[in-house]
Amino acid sequence: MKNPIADLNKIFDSRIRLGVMSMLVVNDEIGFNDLKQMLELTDGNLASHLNTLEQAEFIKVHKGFIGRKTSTTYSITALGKQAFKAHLDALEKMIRKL
Amino acid sequence: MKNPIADLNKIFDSRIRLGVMSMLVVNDEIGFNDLKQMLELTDGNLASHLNTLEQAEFIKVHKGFIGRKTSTTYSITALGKQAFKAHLDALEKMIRKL
DNA sequence: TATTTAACTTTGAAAAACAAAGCACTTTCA
DNA sequence: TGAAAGTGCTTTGTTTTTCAAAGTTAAATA
Repeated sequence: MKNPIADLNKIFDSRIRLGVMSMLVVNDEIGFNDLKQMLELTDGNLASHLNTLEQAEFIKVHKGFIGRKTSTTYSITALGKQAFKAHLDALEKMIRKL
Repeated sequence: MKNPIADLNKIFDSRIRLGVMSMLVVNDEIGFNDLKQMLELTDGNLASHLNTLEQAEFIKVHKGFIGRKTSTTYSITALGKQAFKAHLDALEKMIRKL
């Protein structure tokens, strides 16, 4: 038999990064503050997890404006979509013995 | 909208504990060494994760013998089954927007 | 008797998570 | 106009978690 956890992506071990990705899969763009409120995080904590996802090139940042107010939004990349899907597949394979 | 990660169980954030549980859901009993080999872990690492699961009363230990050789096996408890299912449900709810 | 195996525990180091504070900039409010 | 508040971070430092390695006890085997 094969190691059932070997195909899980380390980056998605974190519930927060998992949450961010799951939100970005269904929303084209989400703002920093929306993420912060949805996931109930402090600025610093969210920012560092977003940074991890960005380093991995799983998400992309868009710095723009709403009117004249700065607004930072995030979206998922093709690579991110793929990696997330692979992770979910691995998860499913692991537990679909149920 | 509701925080999508709030219902995930902290104990199952760990891929190792997730792996142990997923194996114990389908196998009535698994030995220490089998788990160790399947998940490719060192003794100490596995033992400490098993300990966490035991503290939570999600698994039960059985110390027995095979012939005269000691043999420790683990099985899932009713509480563990329930908690694991709840976690999977939360995961599914989170990602089944896909 | 010496070595090996099983199943740990202990120790200590490295990594990760996190909150809080600070910061630069802008906008809104009194 | 000046003060307060919001946005999106970065920095700092603490706490938590993870993990490997080594030590341990007891039994089995060579």
